[in-house]
Amino acid sequence: MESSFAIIAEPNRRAILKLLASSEQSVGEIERRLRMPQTSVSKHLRVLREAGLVESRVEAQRRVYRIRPEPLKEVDAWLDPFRRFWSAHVDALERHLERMEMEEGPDGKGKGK
Amino acid sequence: MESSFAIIAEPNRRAILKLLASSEQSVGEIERRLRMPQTSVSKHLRVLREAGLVESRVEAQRRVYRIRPEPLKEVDAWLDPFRRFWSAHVDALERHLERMEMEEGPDGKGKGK
DNA sequence: CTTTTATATGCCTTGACAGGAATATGATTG
DNA sequence: CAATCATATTCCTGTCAAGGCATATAAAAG
Repeated sequence: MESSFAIIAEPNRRAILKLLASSEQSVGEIERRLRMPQTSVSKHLRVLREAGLVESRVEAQRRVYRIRPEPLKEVDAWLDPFRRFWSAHVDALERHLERMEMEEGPDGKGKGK
Repeated sequence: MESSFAIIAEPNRRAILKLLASSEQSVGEIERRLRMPQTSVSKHLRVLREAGLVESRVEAQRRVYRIRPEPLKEVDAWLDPFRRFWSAHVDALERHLERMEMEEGPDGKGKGK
C-alpha cells in the first residue's frame, strides 16, 4: 500500500481527503459528515497517515487531521505526459488522432480488407 | 473496477499508459518494451480498454493501442482542490494552515463551550 | 476512582484482483 | 489445407485489503 495511487484508489479515502482539503477536521467530524463508522474512519486515517497524506494534531481527547499535500505531487507529476492530450494545442492532437484513424476504420472492429 | 483511480493504482498499467503516452504501440511492442508476459499485457489492456483509457485499432494481425485521455481528466480534476497547497507561494499556504488551526471548526456542531 | 467521550486496534470473513500456465481465437502465409 | 504469428481468454491460486464487530487506550468530567 505504499504508493499514493493505491491510497487514493479507495473512494472513502478520497472523500476524507477532499473534506480535509477544505479544512482540517477531527475524527468525529469526519465520521458525522461522511456518515461512515468511526472504526472505519480511524482505519482509513491510519493508512493516510502512514502514507504521509495527512497528519494529526492532538487537541484534548480529539485528534485533528489535516492534509499533507506532498505525496499528491507524485500523482500530479505522473499526469503530466497526458495533459498534452487535452490541454494546450488541441489542433495538433486532433491531427494526430485523425492521422491514426485514417489508416483503418475507426475503432478497428472493421473486417477491413 | 469502474473508477480511473482504481485503474491507475496498478503499477504495470501505469507503465503501459506512460508508454502509450509517447506513442501508440502494438501489444507485442508493449510486451517487449516493458518486459512483461504477453498474457499479462493483454489482460491489463482489457481493463484499460473497458475503462476507456485506451482504444485499439486493428492492423493486420496486430492490435495497436493508443491513449484515450478523457478519463484521466477526472483524476486531474480531483487533484484540483489540493493544488493550492503546493502551487503559488508558500506563504499563503502557511497563513491558511495557521488560520485553520486557530479556528475550532466551522462545523457549528460544537458542543458549545 | 468511576463514568463518559474520543479514537485506535485486533480479529475474522469476504471478495477482488494480479500472476502464471495452458489454451483458444483469428489473421497471414505458403 | 497446414503452419505460424499475434493476441485474447479461461482456470487456478495466493495475496491483500476493506468492512463489521468487539474491545483497548486515553483523556476529561463528575
